[in-house]
Amino acid sequence: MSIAELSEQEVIRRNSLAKLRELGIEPYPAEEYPVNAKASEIKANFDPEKGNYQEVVLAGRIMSRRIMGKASFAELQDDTGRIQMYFNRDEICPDEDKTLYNEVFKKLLDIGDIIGVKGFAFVTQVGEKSIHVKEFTVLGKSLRPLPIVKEKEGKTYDAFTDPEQRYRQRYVDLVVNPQVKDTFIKRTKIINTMREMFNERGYLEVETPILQAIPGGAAARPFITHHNSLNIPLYLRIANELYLKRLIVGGFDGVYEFAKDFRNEGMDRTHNPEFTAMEIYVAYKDYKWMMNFTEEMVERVALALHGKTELQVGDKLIDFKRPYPRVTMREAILEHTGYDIDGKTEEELREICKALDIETDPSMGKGKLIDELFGEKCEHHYIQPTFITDYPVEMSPLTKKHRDNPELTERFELMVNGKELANAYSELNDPIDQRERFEDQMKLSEKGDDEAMFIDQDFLRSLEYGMPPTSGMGIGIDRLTMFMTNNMSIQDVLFFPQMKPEKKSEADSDEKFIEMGVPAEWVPVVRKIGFQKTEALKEVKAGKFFNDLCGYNKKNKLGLTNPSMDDVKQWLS
RNA sequence: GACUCAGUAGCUCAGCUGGUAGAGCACAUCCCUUUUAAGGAUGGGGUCCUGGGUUCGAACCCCAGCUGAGUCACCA
Repeated sequence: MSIAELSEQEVIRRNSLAKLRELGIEPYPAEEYPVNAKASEIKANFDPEKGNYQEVVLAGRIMSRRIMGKASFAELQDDTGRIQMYFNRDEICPDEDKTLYNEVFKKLLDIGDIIGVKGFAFVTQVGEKSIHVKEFTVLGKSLRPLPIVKEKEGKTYDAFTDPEQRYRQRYVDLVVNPQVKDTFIKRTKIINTMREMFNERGYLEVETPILQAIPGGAAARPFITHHNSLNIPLYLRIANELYLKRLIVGGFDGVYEFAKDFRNEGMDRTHNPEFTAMEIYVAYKDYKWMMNFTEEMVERVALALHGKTELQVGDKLIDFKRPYPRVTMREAILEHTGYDIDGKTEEELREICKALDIETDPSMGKGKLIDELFGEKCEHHYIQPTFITDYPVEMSPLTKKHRDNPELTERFELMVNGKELANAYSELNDPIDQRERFEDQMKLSEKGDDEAMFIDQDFLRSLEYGMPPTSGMGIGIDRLTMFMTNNMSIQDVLFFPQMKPEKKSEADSDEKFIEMGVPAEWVPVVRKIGFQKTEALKEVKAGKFFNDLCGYNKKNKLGLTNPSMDDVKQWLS
């Protein structure tokens, strides 16, 4: 990287780095730095009466500085928060040589640098708990300026808000936006709470294949890849359901997995191509049991995070206190449209859709039509957590038929804020029925549904050995986190959401430009007017290039002697 | 994929009807020993997203593109 591409502030920091080394200070030391206290801990527990925290060692990033002659204040941010530090020249430098304070601290350190400090806790006259620094160590020099966010009385100034930069450079987002860090701490706490609950009950956390020869367990377009030595296509899993059920066949009575799944579909506020689902399967249970289990889990997560069940989600107040209402799909449609779908034929359902202004197409079967009715007219009404139960059989090829009605299945979805949060069944364990359902999916696929499920023969074989009655549930961890942390976009609950690749402009070295005849003093100008590669110069018109060069020289008062038109032609030839 | 909005200094953003590009923070030099989104003085910093067009003249108007955000559609 040549100096010409660096901003002024980056050049200054690189110079500071060199000066530190000249002074014999290693800006990236190797040794361990043994910390014995954290910022938030001291702020919470320091008591001048008790005189505790009188020999503390902290480490973190400098986030602000206020230099006032012989004394200075700075804020240190560690992984628990920020604490103010007080530096006094004559304490940092007890001898005649004041370099460490005047040069190193005041000039060579910058906001963003990582340092370690030793000192004692005290309270300033203004009443802020601070660290009186006796000694500091440079632990990591920062060469890029951080965005500076300031805050007073809850008001934030100059916030770092550009979504693109926040997502692409999440590390910066995390450093300067503390609430972002909090979201991700909560995300982990959600997962830990669930894991705790499952383990208490003796369920086994397992891992199943991400690379699958047959992408099963859901209806979605997969990502495809290729295994070289087997010379076969492999798919990134869209779900792990069929593998977890194989484990139930194998004799585990409770298995669960927090699984990264991958779907090759659109991206928006609630969809990322890779996302996390938790699936759990428990033998000898049915979907009614699973509803109880699910609401207990969700309530427990809310309590673990917030100590209460009522949470603000966008402009809604949502109460996760159990029990949640159970509403069958038929009741839901009846309530919100006035139509009773019970016993209706495909034609009649199509008529109902037409009457309600819902678009249909001929490939839609009964199940799909009912699903549309629900999706269009009902779903968004369920703001408070609600179980919608008893889905049509066509939409649920892995679900056991309803004990009272063979057109329905024993399935529920948990709706929150008008969105699906969890999905669960009494699992279909009749291998003959399962085979027929897969065959129906094949027919759908022939009708043009490119997301109908593949037939997984090995999965069918496993069912033929016998699977106990089982209930399974899947829940979107990203969406759950969105609800629990009041974030409206999935990008805010993923550390590194999928983005379009950043355009990276490669640059040729100065030498390559000089080789083709450009005088060294003109190379930075050539770069500034937009040519980073010598290749690109071959295509430019000499006249325009000449004008741009001289124009830039004049505009920026560089005082270079303009080349002649012939010179420029020579460079380009 | 359609539509709407946005892109100006490291960050947040002004920039009128087209006429020499601005502020705050950050940065640099200086003053100040308990300050606190510190203050004061001085200074440096810009491919106004890119490429065309209109014009004597474009950050601004027109066209095309790139990137992002939002809404919708598709998709669970």
